[in-house]
Amino acid sequence: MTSGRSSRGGAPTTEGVSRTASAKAPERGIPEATVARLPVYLRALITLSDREIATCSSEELAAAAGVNSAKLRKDLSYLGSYGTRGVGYDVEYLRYQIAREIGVTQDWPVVIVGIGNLGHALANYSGFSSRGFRIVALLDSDPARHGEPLGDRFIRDFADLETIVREHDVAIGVIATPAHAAQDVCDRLVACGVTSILNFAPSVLSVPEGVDVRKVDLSIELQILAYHEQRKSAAYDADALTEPEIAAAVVESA
Amino acid sequence: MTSGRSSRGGAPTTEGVSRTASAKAPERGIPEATVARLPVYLRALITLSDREIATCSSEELAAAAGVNSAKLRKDLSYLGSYGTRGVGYDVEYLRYQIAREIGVTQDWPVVIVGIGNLGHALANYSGFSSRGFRIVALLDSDPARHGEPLGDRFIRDFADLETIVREHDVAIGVIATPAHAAQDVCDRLVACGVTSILNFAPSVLSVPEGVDVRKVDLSIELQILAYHEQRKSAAYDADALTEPEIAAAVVESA
DNA sequence: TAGATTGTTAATCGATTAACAATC
DNA sequence: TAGATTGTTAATCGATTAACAATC
Repeated sequence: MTSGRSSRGGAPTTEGVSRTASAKAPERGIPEATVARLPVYLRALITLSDREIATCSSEELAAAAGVNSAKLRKDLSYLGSYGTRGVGYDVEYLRYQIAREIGVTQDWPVVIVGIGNLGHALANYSGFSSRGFRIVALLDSDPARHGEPLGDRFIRDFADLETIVREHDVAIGVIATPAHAAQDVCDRLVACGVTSILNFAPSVLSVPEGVDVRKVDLSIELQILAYHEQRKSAAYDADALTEPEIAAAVVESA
Repeated sequence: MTSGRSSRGGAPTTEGVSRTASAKAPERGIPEATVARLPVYLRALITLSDREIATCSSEELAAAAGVNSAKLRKDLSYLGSYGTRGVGYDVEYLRYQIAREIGVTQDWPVVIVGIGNLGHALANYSGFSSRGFRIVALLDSDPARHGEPLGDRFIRDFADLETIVREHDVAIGVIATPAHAAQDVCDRLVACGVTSILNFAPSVLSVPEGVDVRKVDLSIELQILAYHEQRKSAAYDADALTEPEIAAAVVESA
């Protein structure tokens, strides 16, 4: 079955057609690296907005976002020309434009599957709701957990998935189950019409064409840090030394 | 002050010196993209190992890791030649070599700061301890939480940070506080000698040269999914159409 | 030897960055 | 007009990938 996703799409408009067909830059195909930074810029703009800063330069916004300003300007140029030369960017205007581009000006119903420790943390995470993500169900296959209150919802049976997805037109699912259950849960989500999955389980999911999976793996992040940490600690290991350092080390150990 | 990190480094050895100085490939400077995938390969190898599979081809391992096999072989080539042409890789041997390269054959004492929902989840996460990460302290600045048992530890005062870091020679810290506290916590960690930080707070941290920060941001991952989801839903939006699709849409709406 | 599979090459692709012309 | 800052260009850098020679 397919989900009711079509309700999100608009009908083709003449403006749209002429814009796409025009000789002007197509505004399409934003690079993945840029897409991944747009939410970072959005967050930085929200911070500036909260401080009631009306205008900022690319230099200031880049600093707030933790990137270099050339990269920021290049990224923004894929969206359009939303700045004013000699002046900078209007914080509210740019904030809206980026939010619209990402899609967080609309409402995204989300289901979370697997309500262990991590699922609890996700259910209580305020960063979701503040960005258009609305948790419509917390699902777990363990009957002992059904009915348990969590945030402003109750934990429900994973068997209710299809009903819930259809009822709320859910496009995004979050998997926070143990690794061994993740692929099954994923298959069920996909079968119900969910086409975007955020996977916290430490397993590789296989999905059909057209379904996006993003993975967050806590232990992998820590291992990447360990790799670099090991090399810092190894500053006195000869393996890691540059020629002059070797000379110094050899003298030292003599 | 500096931490006691030096205890981790070995003394320079003649083998080490000659290896570095030799004409052979330096084995150094593994690309970041490769480093980020090594833990993924390690996990895949552990899975194969658990299934008592002794040998695998690059094709098989790549499938288990969710990457293409050319990329896998290229990545492994930075570590050395651990495979056998015509045969494949010995699972246990490659597993050990990758673990050693990442640094997870050693013990990494870790502190977690900020024991809210997420901190609880992290404290209970089994994926850490199974990869050499040992949680030596759970710290929170809220006195009401001090002494609360969690996993096999008790929540302690953040003020004890320096003592703990020195005592256990902690190099890695995890920040799971609210955004407004993150930079302060980060500064304190750095001041104690922590040189690797995993940041779950939604804020940009500034750290001195030599300190690594990695960021995990749940809401950003979800926003990236939303961006792509929006474009899927917009399949009937003229903006997103290619030339032939525009023609079709125009006909359809006529 | 024949078949299989690695390790490496080289071409391609995408991302980053500095520099600066355009323009407020 | 002079100063500031964007948006864009072009050069550089790094990552990916297919293809295949090396070799088990």
